[in-house]
Amino acid sequence: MNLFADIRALVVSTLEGMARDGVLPEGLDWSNVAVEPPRDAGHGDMATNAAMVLAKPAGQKPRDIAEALAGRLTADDRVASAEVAGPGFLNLRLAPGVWQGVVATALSNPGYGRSDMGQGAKVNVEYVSANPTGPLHVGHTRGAVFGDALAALLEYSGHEVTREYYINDGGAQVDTLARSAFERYREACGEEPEIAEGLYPGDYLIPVGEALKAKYGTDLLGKDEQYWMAEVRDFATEMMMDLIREDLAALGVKHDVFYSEKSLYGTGRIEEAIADLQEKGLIYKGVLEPPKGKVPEDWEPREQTLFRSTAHGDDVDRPIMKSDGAWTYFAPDIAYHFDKIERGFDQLIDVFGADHGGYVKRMNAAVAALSDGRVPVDIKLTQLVKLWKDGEPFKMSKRAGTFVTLRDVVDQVGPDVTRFHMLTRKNDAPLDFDFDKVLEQSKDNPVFYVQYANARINSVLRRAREGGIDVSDATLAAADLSRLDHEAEAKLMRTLAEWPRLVEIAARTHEPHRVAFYLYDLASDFHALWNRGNDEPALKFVQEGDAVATQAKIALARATGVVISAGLGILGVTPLEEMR
RNA sequence: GCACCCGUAGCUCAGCUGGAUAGAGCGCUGCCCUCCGAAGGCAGAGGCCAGAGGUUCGAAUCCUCUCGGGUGCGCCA
Repeated sequence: MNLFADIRALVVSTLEGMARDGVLPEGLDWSNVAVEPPRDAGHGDMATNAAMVLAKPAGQKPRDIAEALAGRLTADDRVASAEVAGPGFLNLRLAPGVWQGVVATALSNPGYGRSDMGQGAKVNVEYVSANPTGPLHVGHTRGAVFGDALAALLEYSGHEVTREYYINDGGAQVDTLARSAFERYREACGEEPEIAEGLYPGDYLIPVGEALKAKYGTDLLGKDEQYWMAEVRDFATEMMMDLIREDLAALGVKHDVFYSEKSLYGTGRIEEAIADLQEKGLIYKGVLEPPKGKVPEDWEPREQTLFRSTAHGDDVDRPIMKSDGAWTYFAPDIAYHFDKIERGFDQLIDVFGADHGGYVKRMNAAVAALSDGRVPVDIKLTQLVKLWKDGEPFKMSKRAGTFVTLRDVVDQVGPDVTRFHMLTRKNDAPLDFDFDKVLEQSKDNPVFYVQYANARINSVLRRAREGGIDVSDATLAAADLSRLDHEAEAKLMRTLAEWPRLVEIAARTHEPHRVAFYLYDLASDFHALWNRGNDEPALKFVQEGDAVATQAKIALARATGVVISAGLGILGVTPLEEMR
């Protein structure tokens, strides 16, 4: 149920009636007709642009159309008044019962806000996909939270979602991992490790070395790299993935599929994908121009196998094979996306760090080419997270040992605070993460403010219950909601009415942060009403000696709680019942 | 040099498939606070939406250019 969609349907059917009666020409296109909340509440409850949008195609003056539409709309019970304003806006005021009905709906329908917009479309959301060479850091945390919330949001709006992690276990970095782990193995065997330049120095590999010793004893000592490389690499990669999965679990993130890059090699999958592009005439051998303005020191012309990504909007064609005949990283990426397409997804979403911005066009091109433009891919980039501690920027450095991992963050502030805060910025805007501020209990901390509203709601429910009042959802939904007749209460009900619409906008734009911002607004409206109760006793939620009024007001509070819980659920945040 | 992202109040940022007088928090100013949870409340000041053109009945939003900031740019993933 979406009140705005309902009223829009009413407007459109009224317009159709006007066309039937010859007031408007036949065959007009209603698709641009919108019904929205006005920016200024003084303009009424909802506004429609119908008259302005239709004026030109209908060959009539906007105000004339608006007048005629207004007259017909007020015939509907839900519309209390309709007045023409400005250049041809039609401002609608809805009957109080309409808003009160929102409260009843939220209480009687556990899925209030859910949408079938997606119509069961299969969407693959790939996120995190960090190299399996070490623990996740803060940057990954943002991508993890964003991807997870986006996936939940899409599910909530009627999509069938697969959460996926691409394991980069096929490139040179896992060889480096193996060599680094081998040094830790030697260390575990009592030898002096040599962490050469370019190897991973982190302590997190010490347990890997010990585990290798437990498995192989001293058998690998002094052996040539070629002897142990494959086994140590697989062993270390597996341990790193276990570590990563634990980190993600601590944050409450769980993927459905972990897809191995390595599994694409030697199985013909890459060749298959490339063959598909070959058939489409998009693979050729050629020499790329050097990048202008900033020529690499060791640049020399080389013939390479190239993907004609320029045919699908890229700036230059991209190499898929190195000069030594091995695939570039891009080739398995192509094969991986080919695989997703073959698995029948209607839509692909990739969540990358902003430093991968340069790959957006080529991935778009690859997916467009492989799917013949049928499968849209949306690549979302998450910007950097800037850490603050004790009022100062916190510089991360692997060497200085001040490298902040996902685990550090979650252990210090908890998964709920971490998740909510990571969504208080648009994905493509940089984010400040201040270890002290995110735990601050004040109005300027959205995490706290939203949770506090929920705690207050539960507090008031508890009080009513202690007063012997039945506050079950069924009873509240059937309460005499006409008692919610104050403007301050109407404000909160209007915000509640926007929830289903907001879910659809957020899902359509792939922007889960909108949910976080909405929850903050909703919490603000609730707190404002609560505070007014201090000045005007008639606005208190618990009305001593008046069970009927109390039930109506508690119904409003509870409906707010239902939406807060649903919203937090999408963000993966647990609502707090109490915060004393 | 090219590409992508960004530029909105003193600061940090929202802003709905283009909609009316551009919003929030912090900071600032003034008033209030023995009251369901004051870990505050109300009100006010503060804007050439970086700049210039264009499309449109209508532009912070779409297009072009300029300026400023970030990121990336063959044989790394």
